[in-house]
Amino acid sequence: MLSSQPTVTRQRRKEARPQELLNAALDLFVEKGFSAARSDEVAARAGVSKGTLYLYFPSKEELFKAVVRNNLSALIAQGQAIADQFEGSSAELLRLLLHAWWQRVGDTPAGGIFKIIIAEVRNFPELAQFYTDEVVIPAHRLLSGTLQRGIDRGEFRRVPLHDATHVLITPLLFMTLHKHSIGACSAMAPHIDPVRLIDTQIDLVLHGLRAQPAELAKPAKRPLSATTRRTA
Amino acid sequence: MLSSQPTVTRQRRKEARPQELLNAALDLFVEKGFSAARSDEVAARAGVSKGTLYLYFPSKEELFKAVVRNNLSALIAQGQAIADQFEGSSAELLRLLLHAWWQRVGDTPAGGIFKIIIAEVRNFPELAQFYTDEVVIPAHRLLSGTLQRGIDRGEFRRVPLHDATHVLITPLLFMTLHKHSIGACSAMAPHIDPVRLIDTQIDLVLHGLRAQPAELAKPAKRPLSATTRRTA
Amino acid sequence: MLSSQPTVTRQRRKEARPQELLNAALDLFVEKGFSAARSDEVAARAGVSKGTLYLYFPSKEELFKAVVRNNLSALIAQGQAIADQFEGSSAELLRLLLHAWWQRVGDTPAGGIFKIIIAEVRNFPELAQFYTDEVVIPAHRLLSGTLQRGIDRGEFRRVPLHDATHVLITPLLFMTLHKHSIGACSAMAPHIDPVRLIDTQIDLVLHGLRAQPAELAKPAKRPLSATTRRTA
Amino acid sequence: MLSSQPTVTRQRRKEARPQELLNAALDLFVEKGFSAARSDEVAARAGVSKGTLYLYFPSKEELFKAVVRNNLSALIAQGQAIADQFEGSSAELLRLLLHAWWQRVGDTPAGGIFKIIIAEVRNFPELAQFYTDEVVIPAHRLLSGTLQRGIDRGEFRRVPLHDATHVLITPLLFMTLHKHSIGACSAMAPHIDPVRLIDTQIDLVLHGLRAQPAELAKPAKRPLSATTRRTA
DNA sequence: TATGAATGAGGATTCATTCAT
DNA sequence: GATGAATGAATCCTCATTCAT
Repeated sequence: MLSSQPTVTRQRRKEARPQELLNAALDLFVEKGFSAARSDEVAARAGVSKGTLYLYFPSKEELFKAVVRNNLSALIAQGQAIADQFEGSSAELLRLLLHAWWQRVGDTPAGGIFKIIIAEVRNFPELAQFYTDEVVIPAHRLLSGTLQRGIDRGEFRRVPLHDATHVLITPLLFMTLHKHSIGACSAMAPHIDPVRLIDTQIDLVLHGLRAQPAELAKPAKRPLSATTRRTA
Repeated sequence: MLSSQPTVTRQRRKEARPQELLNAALDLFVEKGFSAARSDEVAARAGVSKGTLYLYFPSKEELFKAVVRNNLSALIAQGQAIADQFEGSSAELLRLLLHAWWQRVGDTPAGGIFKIIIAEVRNFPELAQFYTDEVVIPAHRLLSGTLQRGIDRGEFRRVPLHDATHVLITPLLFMTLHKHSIGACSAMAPHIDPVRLIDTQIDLVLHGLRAQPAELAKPAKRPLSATTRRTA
Repeated sequence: MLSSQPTVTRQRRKEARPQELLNAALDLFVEKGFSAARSDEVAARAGVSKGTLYLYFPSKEELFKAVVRNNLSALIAQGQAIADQFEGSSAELLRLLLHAWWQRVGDTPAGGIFKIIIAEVRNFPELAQFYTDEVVIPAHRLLSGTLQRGIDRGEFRRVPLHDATHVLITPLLFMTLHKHSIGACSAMAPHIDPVRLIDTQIDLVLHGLRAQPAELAKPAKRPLSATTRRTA
Repeated sequence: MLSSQPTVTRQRRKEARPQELLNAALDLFVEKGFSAARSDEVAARAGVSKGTLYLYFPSKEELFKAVVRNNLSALIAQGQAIADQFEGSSAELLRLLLHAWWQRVGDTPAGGIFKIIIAEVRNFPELAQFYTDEVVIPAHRLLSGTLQRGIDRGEFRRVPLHDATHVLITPLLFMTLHKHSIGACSAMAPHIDPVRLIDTQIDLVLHGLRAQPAELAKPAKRPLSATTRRTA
């Protein structure tokens, strides 16, 4: 009757291995970069031997691709799902998406993947294609789709979709890059409060910088909330 | 006296060597990254032998630090000088600074240094301090000073200085990063037109995204250029 | 009694295992060589797991020795038996033996063992003795015995027995080696028709061996076949 | 004045390296086979470090190809040159070529290359093509050309050119294979006297090849010498 | 018995750095 | 000063063998 115990243990182990390895790999890749991370150390961090790593992933490059899929692909799909069923104002949706992005990606180890891509994609051309297909295009579609939604509903001006998307996501991406490069080296460089920055970013983009019109004077510093400015 | 001719030539050559090596190193480091760039190739590109490289720089790491010093320090001071003597509107100054940055840094090989820093600073910690002092802080001072100028002159709203600065510079930095990573890998990933993006960026930040007020109907001082409006 | 059915099946299976493994090993060893053949694949081809292989054979080397024993020992004895009871001319016997060798050894997977021996015996010295005793000496005895029979009966010239034996068997052995090496690599290298080559070989050797040169003018008992003459 | 000395030493060393490495590689490849030979050991045998080997040959496979070119290609060309300018009987030419082959190839370390090809070509398809082009085809052309010469001059019967060539060279090749496999493992297996075997081989084949059977009765056991049977 | 997950020694190749010339 | 031949530590990946289940 107890004989099932060991099988369960072994089984549980076997099923947990890939995720353990992926976690270890993500951490190490983010820390050192793809090339500089040694496969021995990935294995060691997951508590297994070098050989075991290759039991689950045929090469370091495939391991990296699995890390990307494991950490980014699903999240973008989730964001798309949120956007698809959202019923509030587009400004709200934008806020929601950017804050969600920060909480679930930018502020997690997964955010470090962007640094790796920036750093090494040029030396691994196959990864470039993979990353573009798997991450860049879906993520771009999500954000520009949201802008388009705002334009279609008369909430937003008719801005250049493409560039505006870039302007929208870039400060967040950069914050993540910063966190995993200079930001990781002691407490140098001006500190950034991510949540506040996202608000500033949305505020700037929505309201603009100009001092001018009357309307602008009134709203509170954090003017956006779920209940206000439904249709702007 | 006959011997002086060759000596002069050789002398000039000898004095030019370090700069030739630094140029070659910059190009190659940007192309491949610091770790992946081989010292043979740096030497080869500078037209000297591997041994000669080590005659001028005691190690690859020192060579890298020399490249950073050689390429970024002067540029920010130039920008600060422009700002200090500018007399037009702060919006104009902002436009001027961002476009100048793109022309003199972002769009030159020197812009590739940002990628290298992002990519590898964590593996070379002593570089972090140097880069923060030499680049991050002065550049931040320049931009936030310009925002402050606008606020002081009643041209801009009273936005969080720190974060707004970040929002301002980030799309440009990111464009540079993009150019040297995914952007360098064939025609994948959405193409970006730098000049148009800077305009969009300034337009968004100055005018905001909102469709609304009457003011928008009137042509703004610097309206979006014809190409910018086209998109949607 | 219901339990006996599965037991029998399992029993039969269990007894068949070693032979299935030996067959799989022979195929794979011939294909890739001893060292390059992976034990996983041997097991996989036999339809069992890697662990099971080691249940029956304590190491890859022992498996190899078992393969050699399993495939070559009986065949030479069969040839000897044929020779012992043969009553025709020695030329006919020679033809019979060489063609039989090709059909039963050279042209079967077992023929591939020669390649393995040639290739790797030097890295596995204990195999040399085994192979010499088990294969080389008995096979040599069979052929040189046949030559001796021809000489004793006045059918053949008195040639150096030892060397002539070598000359006799060598083209066939070589054909087998060829089949499993260069011959296995696409349609490169001149193609060889085995049966025709054996005829050519015997024709060449017999017309040199025959005691009565005069006889040559008359059509020989087994003249060259039409296809053989065609070439030139 | 003495400063030229060291340069000479260094220079001499550098020019000698490739050949030293090729010699070491040939020995080790023949001894262990291509796969089993470790590149460290090749280097060590040549008295240099692992890295130096890769300074001269970009990979183990290229090293092997260089070994083949260095040891076989030139020799075949020499044989062809001998044949092209030979003026004696074709029987003499055949004797000359086979004996030369044995002295310059079969009985030297270079002969071991055949073993390597037989053993491993199937695992290195690129080598198959290379070896076929570089060795098999030229060597085959040399021998079958000699047979054709004999036929054209009425010295030889009209035998199947292709197969007869095979029969001619095979015993010698096999002798070489034997020498580097079983023959290298103590003094087991029947010993073979190469020179005598070649004579037996030629004797057997010639007496089958000769156009005029009548003459056959007369000649001595070793009937061929440079001065006799000019035109057969 | 049978399995297959885990191991880790082993081997090809790279590249920063040294140093004799 | 220059050179570039030589070094050997470092790193990815393989695979025979073991052993818990």
